[in-house]
Amino acid sequence: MHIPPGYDPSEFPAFAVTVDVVILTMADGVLHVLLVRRGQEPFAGMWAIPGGFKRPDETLDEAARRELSEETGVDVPSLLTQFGAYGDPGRDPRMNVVTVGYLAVLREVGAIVAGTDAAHAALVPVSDILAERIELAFDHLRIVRDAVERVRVELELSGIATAFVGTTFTMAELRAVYEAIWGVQLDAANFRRSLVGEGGWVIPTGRTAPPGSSGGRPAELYRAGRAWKHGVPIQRTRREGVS
Amino acid sequence: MHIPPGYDPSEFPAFAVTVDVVILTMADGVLHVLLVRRGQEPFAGMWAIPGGFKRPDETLDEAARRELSEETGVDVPSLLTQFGAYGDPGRDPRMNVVTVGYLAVLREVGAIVAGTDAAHAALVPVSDILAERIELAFDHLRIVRDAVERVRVELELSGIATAFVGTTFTMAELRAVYEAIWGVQLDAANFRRSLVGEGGWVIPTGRTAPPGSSGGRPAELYRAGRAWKHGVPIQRTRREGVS
DNA sequence: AAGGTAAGAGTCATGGCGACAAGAACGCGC
DNA sequence: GCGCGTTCTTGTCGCCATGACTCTTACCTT
Repeated sequence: MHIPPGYDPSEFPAFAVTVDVVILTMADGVLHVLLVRRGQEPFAGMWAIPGGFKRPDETLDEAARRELSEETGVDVPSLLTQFGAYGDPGRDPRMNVVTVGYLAVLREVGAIVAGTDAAHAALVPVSDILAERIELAFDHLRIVRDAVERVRVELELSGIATAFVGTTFTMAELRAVYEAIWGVQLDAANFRRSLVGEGGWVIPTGRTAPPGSSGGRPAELYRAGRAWKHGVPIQRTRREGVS
Repeated sequence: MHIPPGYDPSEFPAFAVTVDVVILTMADGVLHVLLVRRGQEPFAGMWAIPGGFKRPDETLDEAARRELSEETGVDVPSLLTQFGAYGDPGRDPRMNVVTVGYLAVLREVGAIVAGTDAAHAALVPVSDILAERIELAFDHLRIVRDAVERVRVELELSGIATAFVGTTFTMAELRAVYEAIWGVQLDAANFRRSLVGEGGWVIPTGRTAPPGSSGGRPAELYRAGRAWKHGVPIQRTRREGVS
């Protein structure tokens, strides 16, 4: 921090600092984001991502964790990462606000949202946000966009895919995460080979999952191995994609 | 932004918001960072990365560009990206300060630094910072660490390598960027093949560069192609590395 | 019991890339 | 000017990752 000569440290421009949390989860094979409905002006009645003021006695990470907990009751998310700061003048019509965006990944919010007032919180497909079928308060559209882009990149170079699934999972579930986030179609057999063979990516638990209603062979259940952080089990393909 | 009921919007905790810029450049085949010496307390006389207060009427990006320009005179950096926000309580002993970190890449700062007072600004190898051979003010060590990690990742998934070299460059120069930032040894022949063949990564200008003092065949000069943004010319190898 | 479905296992061919070798184009010293 | 060292460039070889495809296994429903 460089203070120009003659600058009185007590005369700095004052800002409010908030933390906004983009809460992502998988539901019905589609990436969803948790939105809350604003009660106050400005943008009253509009959908927004949850957030709140940072307190002087907590870190940004702590503030994000607190906001997440207040909003969902979840204390230990699968992932909670900062991805950007936003401070455009006028982004809050009332005052100067700089917000820090956090990306949270949860395994199961369905029950949480169901418990809340449906008019207050909702799980919305991110595609609806990105296609601007749902309008968001403030510059939250941009923030959600950045968060989704971040999770795509993060998925490419550190295996956060397991953050979206349960502690044990099937290959199809894990593959669905990649397919939903990258918008690609992956070959089930090749996907399996990449993760099982000699990597330590996934560890088979002896158990199997019951097949779906449409039948089929029961899938084996795996749990996450230790090789995820740094190292990529599967490469983001440049050609295979559809949609 | 979620305001709890009964919360007076005018009674938010006030913060100072600053922008700190980690200015990176290549010199002598080594990654360097630009440091300035602090004139005021706290941390007077210590090395720090340049930065300053964000103004209410400018965006964070604009503030970063302004600080960069004030400190180096450079108006168009090769790269200027935000990479993180820092708001730990007590990180500035005077007051509550949240700073937003920016990463700037310049091609040539040697002349700039030489023009400035040597006691005021210096180009320091990042290895000296990371090894804590040089102590930095505030939490700037952490900020520099994050910036370097960011540039490593950025190099992996968007070709910012050309940001470090001139508008025309040799293969050896470009390869040196990868080697310095990733700390690996790359085969010259294979590196060349990856960039030249069928990619549009680099475009040969007919000219050649004069050989160095140790002789050798003169290198061809290239300029950056259009394929850099999104797409990777060369993969960060997991095994080949040394140091 | 038969047919449908999904997961797991196996095969094959291509291509990307690391390793290595050889050739080309300079400066330098004698 | 002739070798020699150095550096850049071109070429070759072989392995392995991976995309495409087929087949088998194990469950479901009717």
